Amino acid sequence: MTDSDKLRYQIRADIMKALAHPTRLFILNLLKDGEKCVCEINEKTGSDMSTISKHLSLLKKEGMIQDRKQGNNVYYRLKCVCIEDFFSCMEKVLLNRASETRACC
Amino acid sequence: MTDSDKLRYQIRADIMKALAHPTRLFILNLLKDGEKCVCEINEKTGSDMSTISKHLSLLKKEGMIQDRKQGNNVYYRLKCVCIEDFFSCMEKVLLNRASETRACC
DNA sequence: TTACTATTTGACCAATTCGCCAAATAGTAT
DNA sequence: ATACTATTTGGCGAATTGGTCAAATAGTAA
Repeated sequence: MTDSDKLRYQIRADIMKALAHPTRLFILNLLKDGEKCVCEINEKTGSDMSTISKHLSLLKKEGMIQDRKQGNNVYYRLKCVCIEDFFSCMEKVLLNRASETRACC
Repeated sequence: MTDSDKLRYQIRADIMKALAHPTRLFILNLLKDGEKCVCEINEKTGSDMSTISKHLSLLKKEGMIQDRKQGNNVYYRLKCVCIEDFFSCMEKVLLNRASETRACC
């Protein structure tokens, strides 16, 4: 691996890291249905508010979501519809794992 | 999040975790071109053999790759072509991030 | 059998990630 | 101005992950 490869793959790994947490996947799935306020997200996950806030800030940093402030509330939305592609990719891997055949998709 | 949601998203997060490392992404990319021996993978990454072996075993555990032993060598291959989808998803996110527009893909 | 090669595994330490708590910030309302 | 609400940030300890070394394993060759 050259140094340029290292950087290239590190950037991509950071994107995958942002997806590598159950709560963050849950949040992204919530946002597929449209913009949500932090308090709504918090309510549906049942985690501590500060924990959710940190998950949101990581997702934002990695370019998965965008935010908008209105009054006391902050609303988050997917930045890119293509994020749903990740979910369909995951489902394929799971299906493949279940069937244990090589010709899968 | 219900308990069943938790399990469901944990399983998916584990798949993403397997992809959340630059060396593992590099390995998967290598295997796109076909089966490779551990020694070949090791040579191209330049990491310690035991480190590579652990990366391979994680990728195998998560259902991304399969192995085959022949003589002294172990050959690994992608278990599912759809893994390439993850790469194209990542490229879309990167493009989107670069353009900073919402209508991306 | 012994020696050799390729790969995996276990132990250990360093670095990172996670979640909780308390404090800080930014906006609204009185 | 003060009080209140929503959200973010910083600190800290626990848990997980990553890399290195040495030892173990499995196969081949002599």
